[in-house]
Amino acid sequence: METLRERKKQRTREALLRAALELFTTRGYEGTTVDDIAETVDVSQRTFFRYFAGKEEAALAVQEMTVNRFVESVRERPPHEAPLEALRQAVLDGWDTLNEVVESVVPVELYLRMFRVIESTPVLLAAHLRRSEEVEEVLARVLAEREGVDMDTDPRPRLTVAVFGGVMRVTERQWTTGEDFSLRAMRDLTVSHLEQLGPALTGSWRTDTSGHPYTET
Amino acid sequence: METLRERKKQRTREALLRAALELFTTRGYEGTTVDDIAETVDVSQRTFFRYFAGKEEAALAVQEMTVNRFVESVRERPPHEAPLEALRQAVLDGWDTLNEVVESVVPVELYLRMFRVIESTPVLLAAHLRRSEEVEEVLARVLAEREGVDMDTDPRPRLTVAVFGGVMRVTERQWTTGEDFSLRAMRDLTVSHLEQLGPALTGSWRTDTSGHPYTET
DNA sequence: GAGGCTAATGACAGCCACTGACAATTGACA
DNA sequence: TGTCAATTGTCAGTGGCTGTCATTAGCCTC
Repeated sequence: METLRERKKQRTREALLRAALELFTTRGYEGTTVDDIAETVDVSQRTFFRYFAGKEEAALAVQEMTVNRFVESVRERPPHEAPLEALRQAVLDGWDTLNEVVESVVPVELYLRMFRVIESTPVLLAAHLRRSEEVEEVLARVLAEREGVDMDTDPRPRLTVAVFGGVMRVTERQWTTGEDFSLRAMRDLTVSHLEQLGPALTGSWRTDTSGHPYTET
Repeated sequence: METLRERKKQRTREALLRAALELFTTRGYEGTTVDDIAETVDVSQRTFFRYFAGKEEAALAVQEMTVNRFVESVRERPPHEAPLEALRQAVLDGWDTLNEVVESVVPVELYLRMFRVIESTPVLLAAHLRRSEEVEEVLARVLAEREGVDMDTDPRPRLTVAVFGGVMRVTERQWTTGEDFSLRAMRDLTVSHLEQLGPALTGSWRTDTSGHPYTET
C-alpha cells in the first residue's frame, strides 16, 4: 500500500467491510441490501461487487482471515506432535491470538457479533460449512505431509481432520448459542470437547466414564 | 392421493422434480433456470415455486427422502447397540435399500448423477452440508434418548454424531470423485472408513497399523 | 507541470431467483 | 348444476449479480 491509489482502495474495502458487518449485525443479513451497504460508504453498488464477490464474501471475510491464520498455524507446528495434537494446539493458539489478527481490520466485538449472525443465518451457515470443508482438504494435505503418508491411498489424514472439524463445529454451535459468549469460554469449550472425544466414541455411555451420570433423572 | 385433484398435484410435482434433475444433470445446476424447468413441464414459473421453495429444494428433494429414511432407521435400531454401531448399521441399511426408496420417485441412475452434481456445485454442496448439520442435531437427540443421557449437559451425543457425520462426508466425497461410482463401492467405502476411524485417531501414523506403509516413496 | 496512460468508478441495461397480489380456471361436492 | 374452494397464470416488483461503456482520477514520463 504505497501509492495513494492503493491506500484509497484499502480504505474503501475496509469501509465497505465495516459497514457491511455493522448492518448485518443490526438489521440482520437478509435485512440488509447491497445497496444499503454501498450507500453507507457512498459508492455505487457496482463498486461493492468489485471488492467482494458477493454479499456472502463480505459477511465471511473476517472469518476467512482467522481460518487462514489457523491453517498457517498448523503448518508451523513442531513435527513431533501427533496430528490431533497439532490441530488442537493450533486452534487454541488461534483463539488466544484472535485479538491481534482481527482488531487490525474490525473491532473484535463486531467480529463476535458477526459470528452469531453467521451461525443463525441459514445461507451464511451453509457457506461457512462449505468453506470449512475446503479448509479440511488443505489440512489433510498438511497432516499427510507431516506424517509422510499418501493421501490418495490412506484415508486417515482426511478422517482425522473431518473428526476434528466435527468437534469444532459442535463447539462453535454450543458457543454461539450459549450464555457465556467470551473467547475464554470458547477456549474452555474446545479443550473440554476434545477431551470428551475419546469417551464419546468408546462404546456405550451407560457405563459412566465422564462424570455425567445418566441417573440424574 | 384419492381425488383427481390430488393425483394431478402429485403428477405435477413429480414431473417438475424429474425435469429439474434431468436438466441439472445435463446442463448443470447453474446452467438451468427455473423457467427452463417450468417450461419443460409446461407450467408457469410461479407454479414451480408453489411446489418447491426454490431451485435448491428441488435439487435436494430426493436426498431429503433418503436422509429422512436414515433417521428413521436409526430410531428403529435395537437399543442394545452402541451409538456408533447403530449409526453404522442404519447407514449401511440405507445404502442397501436405496433402490426401493428412490426408484418410486425417480430412476436411481438419475439420483446418482444428481449426487455428483450436488457434490460439485458449491451452492448445492453448501446447502447439503447445512442440512446435514440439522440432521445431526436430530440424531444426537435420538442417541441421547437411547442412552438415557441429557444432551444439554453431556456433549457426547453431539460429538459422536458429528464424528460420524465427518466420516460420512469424507466417504461421500471420495465416492463421488472416485472411479467406482456404484452403490456397492459406497457400502465398502463406508465400512472401510469407519474401520479406519480408530487407527486414524490414535496418535502418530508413523507406526504403521493400517497396511499403508509410509515408506512407499 | 502538461499530457498521455491506466486503473477505479459510476451509470445503465439486463438476467435470474423469488414474492405478493389478483384474476381466471378447474375440480369437488352438495 | 351451481356454488365453493383449490390450483394456476399473469403481472409487477425486489434484490443479487454481471457486462458494457463512458467518465474520473491517480500515475508516470518528458
